[in-house]
Amino acid sequence: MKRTHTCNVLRKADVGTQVTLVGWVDTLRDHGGIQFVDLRDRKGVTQIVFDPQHTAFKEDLHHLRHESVIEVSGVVVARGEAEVNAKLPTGEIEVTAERLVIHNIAETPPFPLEDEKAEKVSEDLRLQYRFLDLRRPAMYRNLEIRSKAAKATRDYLDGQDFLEIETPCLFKSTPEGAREFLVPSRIHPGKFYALAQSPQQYKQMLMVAGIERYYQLARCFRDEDLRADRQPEFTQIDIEMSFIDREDMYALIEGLVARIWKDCLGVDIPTPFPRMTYRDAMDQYGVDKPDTRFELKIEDFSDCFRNSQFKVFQSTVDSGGVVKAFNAKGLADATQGEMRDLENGAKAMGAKGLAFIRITPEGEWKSPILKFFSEDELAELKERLDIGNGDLVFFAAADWERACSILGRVRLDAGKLLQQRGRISIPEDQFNFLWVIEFPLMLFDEEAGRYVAAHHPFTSPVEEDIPLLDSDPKAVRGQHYDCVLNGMEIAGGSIRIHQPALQKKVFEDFLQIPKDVVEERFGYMLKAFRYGAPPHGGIALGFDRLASTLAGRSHIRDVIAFPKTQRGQDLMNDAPSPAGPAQLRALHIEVNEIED
RNA sequence: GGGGUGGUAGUUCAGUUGGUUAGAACGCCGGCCUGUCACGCCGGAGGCCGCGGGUUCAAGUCCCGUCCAUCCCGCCA
Repeated sequence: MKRTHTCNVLRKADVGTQVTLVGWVDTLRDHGGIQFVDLRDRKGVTQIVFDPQHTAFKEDLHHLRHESVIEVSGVVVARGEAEVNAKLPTGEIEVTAERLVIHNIAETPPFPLEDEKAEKVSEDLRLQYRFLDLRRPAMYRNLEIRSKAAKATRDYLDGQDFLEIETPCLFKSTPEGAREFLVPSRIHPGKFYALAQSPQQYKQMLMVAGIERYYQLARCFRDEDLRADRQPEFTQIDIEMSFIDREDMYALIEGLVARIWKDCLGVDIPTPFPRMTYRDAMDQYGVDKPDTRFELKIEDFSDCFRNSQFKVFQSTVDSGGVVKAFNAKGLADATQGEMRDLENGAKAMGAKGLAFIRITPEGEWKSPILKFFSEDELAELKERLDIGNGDLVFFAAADWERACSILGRVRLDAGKLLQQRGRISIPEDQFNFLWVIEFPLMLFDEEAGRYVAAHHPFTSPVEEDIPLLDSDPKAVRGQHYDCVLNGMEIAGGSIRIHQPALQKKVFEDFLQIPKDVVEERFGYMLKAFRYGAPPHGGIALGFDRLASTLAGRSHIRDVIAFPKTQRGQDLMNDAPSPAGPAQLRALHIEVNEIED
């Protein structure tokens, strides 16, 4: 070993010890005679003193630059009382250098590596020089907490008698669902693998295989547009169990999450988690992943406006829609710009405009639509929304789902504005886990003119709803569950179908996939289910999102060592890149040059 | 595919109603300095104002297009 200690272990008790440290030159303070180097490794920083009596260093040190890699041997000495640096854990000692080896002289980094400055540097530069970006202590901590979370996961699931099993990334193309990355086969001209969107079908086969308890930290691939919390390849904690019902799954995941939070943050998460139906989540919070750290709940006023003089509201209710409202308490001082942003948010969710009533601090109600409301309607609004001076009330009138989504979005945006004003608090270190349950099994897709699986086609219907399958498919609830944390979906899963007849019916009758296509894509699953399939269910947790939450980061790029940009590029190595003619020939692929 | 924000020195930013030679801080280079730890002091270099058009006597600034990054909608069974 080149070193005897890391840079964050030496203390006063070590004074007099002969040590060798290695690391990067964090800072260099040259006083002409005496010189100081803060030597940094992944654990911390130790001050090295180059005393002028060792004149041999003079020339070497002249070449030394920030971020160079050096090895120093010397003796640990106590600092004088005035020289103690209380900001450093190693601040009471320093190492007097007796020997210096320069392993690598660094060029000047293209951006500052001090955490607080680097946080502001444009991300494309940081991604281009990811090897420098990751050198920063803050980035190291992000990767460290991710590693801890992975270990906590394995420890917990191992303790629950699970088997960790790897499944193939090279899978078969299944056009239902997310867009896939295709991988050409060299051996089979014109045929392709697809990178697995998730190990879903494999893990169900493992259940038929009698594994009973499977998990995997699975890499998944989806060729969809990116977001702050979405990368083309990402990691799931993928779990599947046999002979369980939903309650077993809730208990398992609550235990897993509690273990991860305990091991990574030392925080105790209370269990069991509250549960909320999909219907209630949409009605009250306007999303299927509610952030319950603040209230501003949405209320339904359809009945109130059913016979209203305000035609916009009245006709919406008349044609089967709803009128909903919520009170952004204390936001009457929203600026014109903020109101415009709120309205744009609403429009993004399909609103035509955003109706509101502003109540001045003096108690005067102001709104372009106020004149259309009757006394009774105003009274009901005032009472049910607890309207007071300085409040701001928003309305949405549309079909149920859209009206909920519009106000759900406005609620989140208004929440942020109120937080900025210090009128509500949405603490980062408060962890509101909950289960969202009783999702519809199927949704009618207007565009496709058929039903589509709300979750995926393997989700089992709620038993007592099975009779409704033929009469009222929309009303059938799936045995699907989402685990939500502070407005983020962190896990989703379901109890699966394990009877071949029911699975076939879902494919053919509801999803209207042609018989031959079902056979081609899912034939092996239906076959497997005929050979003794146990009842089973599973779940997948978005591991990157978990890690980013644990690390207190708002996007998952910071907990992924080498993430891709929003356009799917790796700026460090320029992937994706063109393939050469020989390579393409071997894969039986011809590339059409696309003009314009 | 659509919308928002941003792109000026190595980095982070400023840049007035369009008007002399485009600035600051940090970093970098040279010099001085024996107790600093955001060391200090003196001096210096460094710019395709993302790119391409256009308007204008004159464009970092206005217009059009485009590229890149990022956030959101669509999409993510």
